[in-house]
Amino acid sequence: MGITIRDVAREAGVSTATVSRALRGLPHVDPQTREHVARVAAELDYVASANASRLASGRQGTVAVITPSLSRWFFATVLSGISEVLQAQDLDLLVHSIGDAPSPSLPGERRLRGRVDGVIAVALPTPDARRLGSIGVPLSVIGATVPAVASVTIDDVEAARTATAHLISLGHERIGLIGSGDVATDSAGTWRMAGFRAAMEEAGIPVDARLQADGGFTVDGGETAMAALLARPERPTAVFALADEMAFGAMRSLRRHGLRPGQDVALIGIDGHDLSGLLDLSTVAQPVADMGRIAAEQVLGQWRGDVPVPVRVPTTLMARGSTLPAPDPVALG
Amino acid sequence: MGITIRDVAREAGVSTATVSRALRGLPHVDPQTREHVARVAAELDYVASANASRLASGRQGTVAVITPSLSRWFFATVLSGISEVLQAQDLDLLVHSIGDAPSPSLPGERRLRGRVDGVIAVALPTPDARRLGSIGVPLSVIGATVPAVASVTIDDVEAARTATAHLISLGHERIGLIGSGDVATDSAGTWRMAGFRAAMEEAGIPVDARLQADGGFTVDGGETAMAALLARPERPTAVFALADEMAFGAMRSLRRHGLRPGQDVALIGIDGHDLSGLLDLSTVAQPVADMGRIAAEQVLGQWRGDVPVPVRVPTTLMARGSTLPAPDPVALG
DNA sequence: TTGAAAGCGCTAACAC
DNA sequence: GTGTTAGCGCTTTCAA
Repeated sequence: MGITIRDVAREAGVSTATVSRALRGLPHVDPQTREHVARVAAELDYVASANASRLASGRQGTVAVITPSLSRWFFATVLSGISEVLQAQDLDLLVHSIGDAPSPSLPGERRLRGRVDGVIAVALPTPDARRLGSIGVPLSVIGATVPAVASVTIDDVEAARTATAHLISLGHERIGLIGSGDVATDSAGTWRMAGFRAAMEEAGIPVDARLQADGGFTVDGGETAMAALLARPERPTAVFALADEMAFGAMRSLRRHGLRPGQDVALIGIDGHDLSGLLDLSTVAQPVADMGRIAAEQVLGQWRGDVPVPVRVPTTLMARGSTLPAPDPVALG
Repeated sequence: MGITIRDVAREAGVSTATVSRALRGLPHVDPQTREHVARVAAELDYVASANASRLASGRQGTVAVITPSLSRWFFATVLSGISEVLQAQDLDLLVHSIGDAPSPSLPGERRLRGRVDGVIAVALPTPDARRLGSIGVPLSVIGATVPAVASVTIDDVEAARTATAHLISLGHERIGLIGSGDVATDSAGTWRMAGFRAAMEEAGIPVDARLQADGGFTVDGGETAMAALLARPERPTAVFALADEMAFGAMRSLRRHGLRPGQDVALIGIDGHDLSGLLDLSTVAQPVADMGRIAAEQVLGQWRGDVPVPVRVPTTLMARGSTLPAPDPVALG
C-alpha cells in the first residue's frame, strides 16, 4: 500500500486512534480535531486498508450472493436489485455462481465463513439454503423458505395454480406442462408443479404424465420439451411452462412446427420476463428486482437486530396473446 | 473467528510458518510434514483468515468488475463469462455496478486501491476506463481500447458497417438509425455510428439527421425511438439499431403501429442477443460470454507477466426474418 | 526442512 | 477528548 493511518496521524499531530475515530465518525472527538484530521487525510489521499480494519474489527462490510446463474434473466435481475441496496450502503458485493450443475458446487460455509457478514441465497434448493445458515451471519434466501431464516418468495403454488386455471378457464383440458425433472424437493419447481396439479384437480381434469416434459428452466430446454410434447399422439392444446424462458423456447418450437402460440396452442409462463410483453407471452409476473432489494434489506435489518421473517411478494396474471380466449361459440353460431 | 493457524500448528506439533507453507503448497516442506499438517488442518476444519493473509501478503485474490448494468443482457452475459474463469482460479469476484447514470459513479480508484489485484471495466467510456488504470493493478477493458491496456472488443465500426450494408444491399435507402445521444466520445456507440455513416457514404446515400433517434441502449428507449422515426413525414424503410435490445423495443413499436418487422420495415441490431433468434431479428452477433472470459484471462495473464494487448473478437452477420430480401423484381415480372 | 520473530495497518480497550 | 498499547491471524525474512 502507500500511505497509512500513521502517516495521517503524524501529519495531523494526533494519534492513530484519534485518526481512526475521527475518520469513522465515532463520538468523543473534538469537532476541530475531526475536521483537521479529515483535511489532512484528504490531502494525503489516504484510504484505510480494508484488510487491516476488517482483521482488527471483525466486520467484513461484505455480503455474498450465491446464485445458480449470472446470465439468466431472473438471476441477473435479482442481482441488480441486491446490488442497488448494497451499494447504497457502501457494502461490498461478493458474487458466487454455483452453476446449474445437478449437484451444485456450494462455495461451502468454509470459504464464506469469516469473509462476509451476510449472505443471500438465490433460488437454492432448501437443503443448500439451510446449510448456508450455519455460517453464523444473517442470511436471506430468495425463492425458498427455511424455518427461522429470512426469505422472500412468491406463492409458487398459487402462481402456478393461477396460470393453470387461466388455461382451464379458456376451455383447455389437454394441458401440457414444461417443468424440470431434477427438481430438488422444496424448490420453486416442486411447488409450481404442485400448483399445476391442484388446479387440474380442482377442475376435475386428470393429469396426464405423458403431457409433461423437462425443460430444465432454459430457453433451449423449453424448446426441446415443447417438441417432445408436440410429438405425442395426443398433442396438448395448451401448455404451462414453469418459467418464461422455457415458454420462450416453447414458442420457438411451436413456430418451427408452423404453429402459432395463442391460436394453435395456448401458452403461459411464470416470471414476467422483460421480453414477455414483446413476445406476447401470457405470464404470472413476479417483482423480481424488488425481491432482490428486499432480500438485501433483510440482511441489513438483521444486523440491526430484526428478527428474520419470511416475506411473500404478490404476483400478477398478465393475460396476453399467447392465451387468446377461445372464439365465442355463440358468436360463431 | 474460530480456529487459527496457531491451533493447527500446536496440534500438528510444528510452527505456524510450517503450517502456512505446507497448506499453501510452497516448496521446502517435507512431504510427510505436509501431509500431516494437511490432515490436522482438515480435522480441525481450519480455514485461513482471508483478511489476515491478505494483509500480511499484500495479495488480495480479488478481481473487481465495473459495469454499467447487472441486468441488461450484454453485461449479465459478460459477467457470467468472467465469473467462470475467476471461480476456476478460486478468485473472489467483486462486482460494482455504476448504473447508467449520465455521469456514472465510478467506484473511484480510491475504493479499489489495495482491495483488488485486478480490474475489468465493462463498456466504460474510454476516459473512465483509462482512469482505472491508475490503480496500479492489471486492468482489462471490454468494449473500448486504451493505449497500453489490455482490452477485448469487436470492430464496432465494421460491425455497424456490416449491418448497414446489409440493409443497403436489400435495396433500402431511407435508413433510420436508433442510437444513443449521450454517447461519450470513443464509446462503442460512437464507433457504431461511424460505421453506419461509413456504409452510407460508401453507397453514396446521404445521411439524414431526421432519421436518427436516441434509444439509450434500452428496450424502452428503442421503442420510443422507433415511434419517433415512424412519426417523421418520410418514414425510414429500414432501421439499424445499435444494439439488439433497442431493436426489440423497435419491434414492439412497429407492432403497435400495425407494421411487421421485415415486411413493412426492415430491422437489424448488433449483439446476437439470446432471444434475437426467437424474435427473428437480424443482427451482427458478438461472442459476449467469450469476451468476458478473455478479459478475465487477460488479467490472469498480466499477473504472469504478459504484456497487455488488445484482443479483437470476430462478429457474424445473422440475417433473419427482420431483414427479408426484397421480392425479386425479375421473378415478379 | 523448520522455527523465531517481526511486521502487515488498523481497532478497541484502557488509561490519562 | 486523546494517547498507549495490545492484539486481529497470517506471511515472510532470517537463522538455525
